[in-house]
Amino acid sequence: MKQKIADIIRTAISQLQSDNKLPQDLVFDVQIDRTRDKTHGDLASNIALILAKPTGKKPRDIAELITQALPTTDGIEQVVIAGPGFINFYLSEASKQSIIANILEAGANYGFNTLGNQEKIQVEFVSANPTGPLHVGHGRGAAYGASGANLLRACGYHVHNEYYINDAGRQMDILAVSVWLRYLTLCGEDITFPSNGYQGQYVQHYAQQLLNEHGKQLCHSLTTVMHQIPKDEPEGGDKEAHIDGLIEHTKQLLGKNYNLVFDIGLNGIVEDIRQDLHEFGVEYQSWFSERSLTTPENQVDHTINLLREKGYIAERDGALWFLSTQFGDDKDRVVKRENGQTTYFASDIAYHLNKFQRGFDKVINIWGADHHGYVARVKAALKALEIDPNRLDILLVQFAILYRGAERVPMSTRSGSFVTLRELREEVSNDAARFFYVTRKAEQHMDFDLELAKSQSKDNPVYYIQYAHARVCSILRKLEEKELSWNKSVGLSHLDKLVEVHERDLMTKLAQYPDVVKSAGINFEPHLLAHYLRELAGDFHTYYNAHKMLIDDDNLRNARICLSEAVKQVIANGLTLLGVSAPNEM
RNA sequence: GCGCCCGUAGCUCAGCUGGAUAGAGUACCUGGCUACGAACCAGGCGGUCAGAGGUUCGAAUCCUCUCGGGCGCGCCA
Repeated sequence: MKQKIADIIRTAISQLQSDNKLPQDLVFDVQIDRTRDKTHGDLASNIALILAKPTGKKPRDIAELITQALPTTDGIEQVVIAGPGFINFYLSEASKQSIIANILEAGANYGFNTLGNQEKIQVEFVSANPTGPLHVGHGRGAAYGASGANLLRACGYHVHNEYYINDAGRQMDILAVSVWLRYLTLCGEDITFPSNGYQGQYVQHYAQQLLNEHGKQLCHSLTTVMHQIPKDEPEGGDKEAHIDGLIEHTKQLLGKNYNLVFDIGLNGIVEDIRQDLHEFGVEYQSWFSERSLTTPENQVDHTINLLREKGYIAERDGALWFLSTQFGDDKDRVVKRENGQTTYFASDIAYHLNKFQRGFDKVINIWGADHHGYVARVKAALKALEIDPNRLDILLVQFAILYRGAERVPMSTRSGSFVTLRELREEVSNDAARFFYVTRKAEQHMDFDLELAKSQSKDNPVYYIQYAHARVCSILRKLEEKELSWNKSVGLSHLDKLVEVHERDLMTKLAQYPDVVKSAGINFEPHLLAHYLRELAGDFHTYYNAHKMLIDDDNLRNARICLSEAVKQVIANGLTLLGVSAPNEM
């Protein structure tokens, strides 16, 4: 309908131009908005206000001209000029009522569009380091990314979800050493755990698994292990030097068996994360290993060479630098250290190159806000590689600051003191967690009070929405009990009976759904959908309390149930996109 | 010091890319179940959109500055 109105306005304007009532050389964009206030009609255009300046005419006069020139159009009942020069359109009842048939016809596909034209988009999200279980902070990225990806699919994009596993680098070695040291304790050695090691309970679990699978064959004595290792911080030493010493020594002592230890931690944690996200309704098309960038073929070195050939690599202080300042970054970045090892950033360049080589038209990265300083250098790398940086969107999700009551809860994987996503899900349910995470836009900092989340889980708006859905289902159940029936076609042919204000409001709201999906999808803003569903459910509850459905008048009853079914369908469609269930009863 | 994000009702947050009188939830107050589900509904209270300038027909929204909060600024990942 919006499109239709925009078209007739354009027609009217060009008519006026050929009649010399408006200048020929107008550049304008016809924009049709839903009105906030229904006394302003259903749809409105500000075109007259926009044309006021270029034409030198008064907005209301232009509105008058346009209105006169508008062809009569099916579905539009009235056109009124209002306020400073808005043109308000009032839709006919039949036009509004037709939405119900559309919804029941389209069913689960209602609200989808083909805007994306099956363009290939990769969405990479969560990608937490596999050094421990996911915590509630990761949950936000998971819910946001998954819902946003669903919305893009609903907008006709071909979407590929990916998790980037940072399974290379020092952090992983620290994890391996942590597991091994716990294992040594199980072997009976009196180990003082490094202050910089991973102290979480889960590490003990993998240590036990190591013992179960390999017995004590990987044991070494305390004195052997600690031989010539720099002192830890509590003993007056340096914790970084201490842990690095331990890593090197562990690799020496274990030789090939180091990989056994490494893999037991890595695989265990990745599997745990995968399971956790799966239970949270978050699915990936691929899990991309950072290590796969170096074996069997070293794509990281290859990428550095590529940049070198283009002249964007310089050697300074024994290290190799990518000259990212040539592409707008603050400073140049090291890609290969003095010790010959490539940096995480080097892997990341190779990874992003790899993404585009896989044929994605666009790539969306969802990062925690603490990585914002990283955006410029990745985009710089793309420019250097002659990939349009606009094909990469980096969306930053602000942190969830955790509180338990008034007290702030620290979140550190290293110290092992954090609330896991799994704990949260178990306490407040998947539905409540999924919904809560996406009720705020990503840039908004989020205060997450665990006490409140638990105590108020019943007050989570998600139940309010689900309740509306369950209520409609209940109507159909009651219908059978009363030995009445719902005849869809009878209902659809008597939609003109739906004349109550609440019914019209509901139809107006239902008609907005496709726009919400479009806007939420294209802008990657699932919160828009969450808020819309809250409003729709509210309108339905209001209607339900004001009018009865199970009445004797066959035509009206069938029409009302059609309307209710349409509400149910839209709620189900919306909740599905948000990864939330739509229960028939609760 | 430099950079990114945020600041809207007591609290938690929306505000449709610049539109008409700034909205929800929650908290608090008042009403509504022998009714198709009260996990609901109706009504009330609650605002200097952090502050000050600017842009224009029109600003919570865009620009500048100030204040306040969060987060970054490694040859870590």
